[in-house]
Amino acid sequence: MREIMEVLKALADENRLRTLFALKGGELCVCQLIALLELAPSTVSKHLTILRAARLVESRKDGRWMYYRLSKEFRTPSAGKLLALLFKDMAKTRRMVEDRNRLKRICGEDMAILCRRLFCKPR
Amino acid sequence: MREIMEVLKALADENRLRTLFALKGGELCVCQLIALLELAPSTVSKHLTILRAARLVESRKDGRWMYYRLSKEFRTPSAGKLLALLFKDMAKTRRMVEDRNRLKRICGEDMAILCRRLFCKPR
DNA sequence: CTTTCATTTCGACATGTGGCGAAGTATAAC
DNA sequence: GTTATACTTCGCCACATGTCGAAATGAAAG
Repeated sequence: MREIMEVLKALADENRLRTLFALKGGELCVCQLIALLELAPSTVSKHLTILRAARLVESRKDGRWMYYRLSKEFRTPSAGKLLALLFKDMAKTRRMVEDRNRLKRICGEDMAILCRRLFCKPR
Repeated sequence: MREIMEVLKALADENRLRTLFALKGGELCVCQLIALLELAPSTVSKHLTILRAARLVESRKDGRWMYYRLSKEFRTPSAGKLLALLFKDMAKTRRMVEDRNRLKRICGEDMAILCRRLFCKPR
């Protein structure tokens, strides 16, 4: 029950759902997620910690960059199917359509330049 | 997105999940849910309000008693399947096994007597 | 029509959660 | 090694949420 609740609580936040939906297309660097969500780096990091604790995402470090992706092995038997169902509902929403477009632009950018913009410009 | 989040937030509480799981077996009176959850009547009522707002449950009034049941028409396309998946995971947990046993005893009792016990005895 | 009873609403409180900026960490670049 | 970079952790704050008891509601019993 503990684990089921941990997954559900992780899913019960819009920005974390957006994150998962974005990762559906493949792994992303933290800075790309920061750009997508338009939240403070520390906030995004916290969300990712929660998602990882629930075993919904996994991470991989590559030099200075940290990449996150959807888990292969979900903690609860149904977590994967749960996500698939949610994604189907979400795909239709304005918000996710907009996110997908924004993400496409973000992924087109050079990551070093993206980071420069993110960390120099005040929010 | 609003509606998806409403459903997920409704699911992200253990006592509301227990409530839904209990209703899987058929409609229940509020007093039976109070006995099951061992929470204050006002607390249970609030949980039920949240579940109904998310369209996960429906209610029916019969005299002095109020009955709740799982919705037939869920608000989001996947809400029903989502619940089915969760129930499958939950069924294995200690907590739900215990709840099911307790509920069986509670449903065996006369409701008027059950209410007397609930509202006279201090919590 | 007053009282009783089952439930809901209200008001208050403690705890949880999401957000930020500042400080810390670990790696790369110089 | 020193500096810059890309996060993460920490400390704090505002607001949301779960809980309760008291008061309100509405139907039934007397």
